[in-house]
Amino acid sequence: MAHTQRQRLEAREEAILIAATTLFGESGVDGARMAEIAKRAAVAEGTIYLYYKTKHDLLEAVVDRFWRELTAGARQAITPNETVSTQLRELATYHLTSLIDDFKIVDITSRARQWHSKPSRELPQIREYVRVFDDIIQRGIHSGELEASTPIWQIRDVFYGTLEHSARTLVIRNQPIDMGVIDNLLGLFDQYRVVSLNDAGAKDSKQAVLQALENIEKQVSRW
Amino acid sequence: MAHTQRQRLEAREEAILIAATTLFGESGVDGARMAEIAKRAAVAEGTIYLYYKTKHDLLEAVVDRFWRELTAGARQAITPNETVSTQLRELATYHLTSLIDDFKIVDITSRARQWHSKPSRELPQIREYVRVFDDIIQRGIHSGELEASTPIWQIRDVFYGTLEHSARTLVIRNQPIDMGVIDNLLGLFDQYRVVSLNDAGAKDSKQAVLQALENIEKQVSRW
DNA sequence: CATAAATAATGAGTCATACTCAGCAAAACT
DNA sequence: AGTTTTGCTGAGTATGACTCATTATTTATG
Repeated sequence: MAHTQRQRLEAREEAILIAATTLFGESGVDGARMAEIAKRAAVAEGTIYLYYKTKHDLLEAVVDRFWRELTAGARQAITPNETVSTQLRELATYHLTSLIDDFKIVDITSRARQWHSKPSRELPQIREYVRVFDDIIQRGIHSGELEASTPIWQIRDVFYGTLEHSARTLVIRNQPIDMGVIDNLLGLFDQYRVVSLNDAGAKDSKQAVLQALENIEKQVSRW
Repeated sequence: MAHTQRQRLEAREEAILIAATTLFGESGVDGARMAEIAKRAAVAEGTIYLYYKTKHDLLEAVVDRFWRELTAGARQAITPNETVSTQLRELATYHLTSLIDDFKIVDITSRARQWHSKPSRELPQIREYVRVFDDIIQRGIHSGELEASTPIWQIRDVFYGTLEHSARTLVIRNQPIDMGVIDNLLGLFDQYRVVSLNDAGAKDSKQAVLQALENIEKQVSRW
């Protein structure tokens, strides 16, 4: 049957991919031997090359798969009709947790970007992953919750850059996940929130103004 | 003379290091052949191994040297008695510029952290580099310009994480340095500034309060 | 169902390259 | 000048990614 056969091929490809993922994680890219991957996937060494042209190709597939799954997980982690602020917190938490859990693979991602001399390429699957963030921000801008003057890519770089760096810091120091990182980051993001004083400013009762002042002070000095 | 001889040895070691730096940059770590490095350094292939035990060792030395020089440059780039805000801007500008200029080496840095299965280590020279930032922040906290409630490492991760990510974005897209990145980042850092309403709050003239309100609004909505 | 054609899998062999080491050269002592 | 010590060399070795002729399995055909 054509159908069964095709499934068998896909199962094999999957087995190779999983074996490679595990071994890359255990031994690093250079430490992982193709022979060992083949052994763990229960295929001959030559068989790998029927599915992946080179070791680097295999690495790319591993990384691609990882980010694809991460994207699915991120979408899942976000509550649909929540506020931008809440969604960002959900995404940040998910992202930081995942980076720490699978740090080995994250670390290996940079290897997939490098192919000898060729400059770093943007991996397609990471581009897709990043879109999860962009969608939240876009929605926030559209609904008027966020201001639109800062280019999205800059905001995104703050978000992902900080989380990646923090994940590395935590892993290197063998520390557990620290939610302070996320509080801090989201606190910074408050600056992108549209804060208008129109509501409070319209009232001319001194009391109201002072109240507004107090609220703002809290917000400003929260960090 | 012992002295001359020692200089000769150091010159050789330096030649190897420079040749390696160039070639790693040109061809990537995997693309660079030890034979070619030897040729460019005008030594025999075996000679390299008298100075560096393995290719990975050589890579580490290259990376270490790069960050050492970056540290020196960063210290240079900072005006001694300026405000924290100005110094941070100087450092951010220097950092972003350097990352973009020498992106190839920066990219290779992650390779030096990975030694087969062993988890990412903190490279000593990067730790030193990071201290440049810490010193500025410490001074700011000490002088009362900055609040001290957020752990420094978190602030640092925002700073370096964002700049590294932005550098990658710019390089991958072939865009020139964009100072907007730095404006944005430093704007976020305003949240770490100590903002007290005591001055304005003490006066009970409605006018003064409104003035304070206005100032704050400007600050909050600047971004 | 037998046979042929097409497709997939195998693993011993090839080849590129990081690394070694026996021998040689230069420098430093005496 | 001779002896020892230190540094350099590049042909040779070992390793591991990759190939390909052969074998096995699946599909197509009468």
